[in-house]
Amino acid sequence: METIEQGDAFDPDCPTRLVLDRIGDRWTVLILLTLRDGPRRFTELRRKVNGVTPKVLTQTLRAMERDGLVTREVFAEVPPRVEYTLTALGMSLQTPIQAITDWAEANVGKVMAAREESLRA
Amino acid sequence: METIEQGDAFDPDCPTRLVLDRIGDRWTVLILLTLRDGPRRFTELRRKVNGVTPKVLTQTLRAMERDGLVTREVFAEVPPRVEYTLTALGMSLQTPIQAITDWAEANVGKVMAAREESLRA
DNA sequence: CTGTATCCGCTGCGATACTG
DNA sequence: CAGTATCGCAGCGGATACAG
Repeated sequence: METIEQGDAFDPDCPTRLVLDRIGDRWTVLILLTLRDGPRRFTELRRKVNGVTPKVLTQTLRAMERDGLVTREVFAEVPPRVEYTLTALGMSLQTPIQAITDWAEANVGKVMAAREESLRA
Repeated sequence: METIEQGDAFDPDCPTRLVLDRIGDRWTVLILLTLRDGPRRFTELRRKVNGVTPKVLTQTLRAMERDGLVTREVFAEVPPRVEYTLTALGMSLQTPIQAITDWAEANVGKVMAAREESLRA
């Protein structure tokens, strides 16, 4: 167990890459944000997460479940009800995710400005 | 201009999505981390960022340049030298990025454990 | 050294339809 | 309501070769 210099993210098998790949996909972060305030049902997620298809939503949720970020609870009712809830691990991801989204909202103006600029160059 | 509830990231045209898409790609974050400690040359990046091809490295750097995250400086020398440097904007992205990578290194064990667990279920 | 040019495979994501 | 089943494609990223 040696100290890591500044990030072993450069190894394809490293932890950072693992997480990066997960938040890199189109929907995980959005679902994380939606689940922050409490459990949500499948259809609630589908509505809130604008435009995701059921197939992809299921895929993403299953992946998150496998990684221990959410739990899936099925209620034996008619009509069926399924609730997705953030685990403690999923909760703990909120903080760094929030840091990113905060940065985004604070700096998107500069990014757009830089983009405009490069167009006129 | 109204206050936004918890995140407008759900709009495909929103700022958060913009940034999410950018850090979602395979190399941007790695380059950001590599550039943290100072300017780097093309080949240095290529070596440090394990296994990226020149085409993709150029693509990524160009995109980062357009978005105002890095500057590209060409030195009229033989052999040619090109240095990439983080802008203030790029620098400011370090903090949230770091939050993510820190989380990753701290929690990758739990994620892996959850994965193992789901395999045996 | 710092790229560009071409080709191509993979897979993430979407559209649509159907089921317990 | 909460998914599954198929089909399809567009685009990212990789391999390889070449150029200024």
